[in-house]
Amino acid sequence: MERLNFQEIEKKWQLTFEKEKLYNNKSSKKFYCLEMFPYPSGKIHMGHVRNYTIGDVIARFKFMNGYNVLHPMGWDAFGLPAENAAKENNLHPKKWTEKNISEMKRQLKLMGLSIDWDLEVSTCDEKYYKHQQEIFIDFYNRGFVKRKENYVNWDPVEQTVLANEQVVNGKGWRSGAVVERKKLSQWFFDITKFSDDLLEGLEELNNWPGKVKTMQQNWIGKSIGCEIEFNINEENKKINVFTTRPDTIFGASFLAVSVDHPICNKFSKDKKYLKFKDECLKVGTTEEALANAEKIGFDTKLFAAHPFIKNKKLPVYVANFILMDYGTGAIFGCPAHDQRDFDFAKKYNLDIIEVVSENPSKAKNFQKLSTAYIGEGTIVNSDFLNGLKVVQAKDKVIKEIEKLKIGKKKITFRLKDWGISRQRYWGCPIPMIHLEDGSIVPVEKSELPIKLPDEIDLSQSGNPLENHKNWKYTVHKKTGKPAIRETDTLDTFVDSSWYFLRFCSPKIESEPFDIKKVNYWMPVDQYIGGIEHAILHLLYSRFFMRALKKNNAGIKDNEPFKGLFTQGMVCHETYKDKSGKWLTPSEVEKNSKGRYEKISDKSEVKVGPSESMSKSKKNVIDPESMIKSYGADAVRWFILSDSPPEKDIQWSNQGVNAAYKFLQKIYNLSCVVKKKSKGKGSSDKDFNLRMNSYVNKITKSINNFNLNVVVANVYEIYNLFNENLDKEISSETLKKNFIKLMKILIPFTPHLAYECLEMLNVKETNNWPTVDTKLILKEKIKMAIQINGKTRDIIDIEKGVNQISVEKICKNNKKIKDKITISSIKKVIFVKDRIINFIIKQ
RNA sequence: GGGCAAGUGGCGGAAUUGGUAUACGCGCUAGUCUUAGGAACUAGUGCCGCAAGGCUUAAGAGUUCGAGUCUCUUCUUGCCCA
Repeated sequence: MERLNFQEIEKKWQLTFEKEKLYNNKSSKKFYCLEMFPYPSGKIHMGHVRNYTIGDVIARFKFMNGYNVLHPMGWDAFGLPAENAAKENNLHPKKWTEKNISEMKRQLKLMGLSIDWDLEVSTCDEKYYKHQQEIFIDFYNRGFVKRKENYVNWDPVEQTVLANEQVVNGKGWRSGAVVERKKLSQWFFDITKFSDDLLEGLEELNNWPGKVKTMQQNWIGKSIGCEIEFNINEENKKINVFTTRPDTIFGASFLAVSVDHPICNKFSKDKKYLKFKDECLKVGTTEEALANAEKIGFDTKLFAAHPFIKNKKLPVYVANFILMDYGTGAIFGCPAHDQRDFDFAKKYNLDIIEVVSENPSKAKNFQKLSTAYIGEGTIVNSDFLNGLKVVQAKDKVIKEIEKLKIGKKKITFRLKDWGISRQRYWGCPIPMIHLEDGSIVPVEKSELPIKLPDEIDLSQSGNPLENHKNWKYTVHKKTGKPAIRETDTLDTFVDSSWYFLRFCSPKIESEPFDIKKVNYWMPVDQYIGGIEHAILHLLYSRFFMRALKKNNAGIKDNEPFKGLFTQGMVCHETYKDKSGKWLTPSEVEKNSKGRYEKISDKSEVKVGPSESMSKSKKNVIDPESMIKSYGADAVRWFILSDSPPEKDIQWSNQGVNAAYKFLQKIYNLSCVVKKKSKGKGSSDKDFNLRMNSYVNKITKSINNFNLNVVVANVYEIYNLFNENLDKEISSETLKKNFIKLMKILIPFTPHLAYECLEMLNVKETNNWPTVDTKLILKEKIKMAIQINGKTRDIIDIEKGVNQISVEKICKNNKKIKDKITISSIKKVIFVKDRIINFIIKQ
């Protein structure tokens, strides 16, 4: 058997990939293939390998099908880990990041990806963030940027604001410190202006997974409700309440307002109230935190008049589960039909009145129950709403409220404005300055970029730029007066919200992007990345596209990503030793009895379930060491072979070894094909037919992302070759079809495929094998013969044979003929090219 | 608690969308061969049965000539939201 030195050929072909522009198809059809760019954390991991292998298959496949392909790569290079690493290793974040980028770039090149590295972009490069600052100023001038006081999740250890998803069980995801609510002046993007548009835009995204669309839909959370004014008796004031359940108005038993509600101003010196307010701030801002926190209230001793029930007075509480930035910061509580209201009512002994009933003839005793009823039902105990269904009651009561002029229908969204301020060093500086008179203005565009200072002290807590000895002091260019720079930097999600536009013209200095290039390449035809970005990154990018379009009428697209594919995670078994310490797979070995043991001392190892690879559980396989031992092609082949790309995959050494062995066999086959002497060619016709059918199947499968099925089909093709080598097949046919197989393999195992093609003196390598549709019609098929729905035999016939002919064949079939005498047949079901089914008397 | 997925051999998984269930790979069993290798090749491998044959896609029911696929009920797992 001929052996392939993969290290040699991989090095050789990688040089070629880099030298030759693979994608220079002058065709007018374009294809923008993009994988989510990585955070330069140090080394690539298997997740990257999977992501970029899938992307490479698509990019190479589209190129071979005549598309002009854009396939760039860059670095999501700002972010907190660089600062943490800087503290630990006394290495500047910039140095650390640059080192990681060059290391990871080297590793990515080992994979043989068809990336155009001339387009490389790094978000921490001032040539990149200069334009981001420009976009920020444009957005500011357009009114898409706001500054407002807001409660934030404050991590007291990290001394920074955390996004909601960085708060896990009320604690900072990194520090583990209990998160506090703190009021800060922050910068926001006015993403809520686009709520409806972002929601409606989802409908046209036919090439997105339904799951992701549903998640975005829920995140935007459009709900129809109404505002109702309640008169407050003593004060001659009103409280405006927002509710999505106006149908339950007759079940109202109290009003609750946020601690920041204007009505609370009168308590600003009340010690009891202030103590209560402190308590409220200890709860995080997530909906989950609010739902799980114990419901507490402060009795204002005020009463609100019920709008429909004369003389009914509802006590007014300040409650910890009401937020000022949702609705109006005030609600009416209907304990029977809202769990939070229910918990609250139980605690403060308030009425629980049933107004929505599953079974109107049988009243529920909520005092004895522990949960509210939030389902569908018929309205009861509700005057003019009685007997209606929930939806009808909503309509009717809103009309009544509008008639009485005490409120109006209102649509609200769960989506909140995007807080973009971060009190960190390693991010894009916000190009704003604070003047002495308290006003805040953008810097002149000519001053951009506002660069980060190179010297920085990260050892202190707090905002490093704020603490810097002179960076923040500047002058206002127009007036020459002293000014102070904004010391917050931008959330790194801003960096990744437009990088796909920069890739279209990454070198342009005068503007963030060349509009002509953008309108040629955009939208991204296929975006590929992890499901973990299903909501935020994708939503923010969609917002950016819309906001940029409003700012630049030349942009034609609303949606940045026409097609989206979310790949599954790479998993591995977890191992623990006797003392419960995690072990890496390289510390563990299978012994002769098939049990796992620790290599160092032969002690027993506990095998845990297969989980997503993570450093903390040590179940990590290093891609580079795999590439070193098996080759990039084998690693690529294996990671595509075992599971559908959208599902999780189990990494297995047996699997990658099998991939390696198979590729060696392909190489060996290539040598055999080269040496093959002329055969008679009696099996040529059938061979061509079957190969043509495989090309057809595989082409379809790639378009559907069924890459694991392609791998299986390639194994079948190999078996087909193997079976035919001994038969009378002509060397021409064998070679011609082997070349087709190699072309199919180019997107999957490019080094091997190009090597074999070179060996066979094939010059034309960049065309995908064509399918002969006429040959497809000539294929033989297997037809099942059934009696009463049970398969009794399978016959080989030509495609398109009609029922009469098939019946004739069956009547001569040994296994069948006795059972289907003319008198016994009741009915015959015939499906062309599929089955024939005789229904006979039993 | 709500929503959405999913459940097929010892394992990863196929199945032209209602038409041959278990393709392909791993593993396992037996054998062949050798320059003993990270081998290669040949045959076998869902279950029961000597066989004919019967049974089988989490469990149960239903629709249908025909169900892994559609409908209902139950169970289990995963993800998202609360």
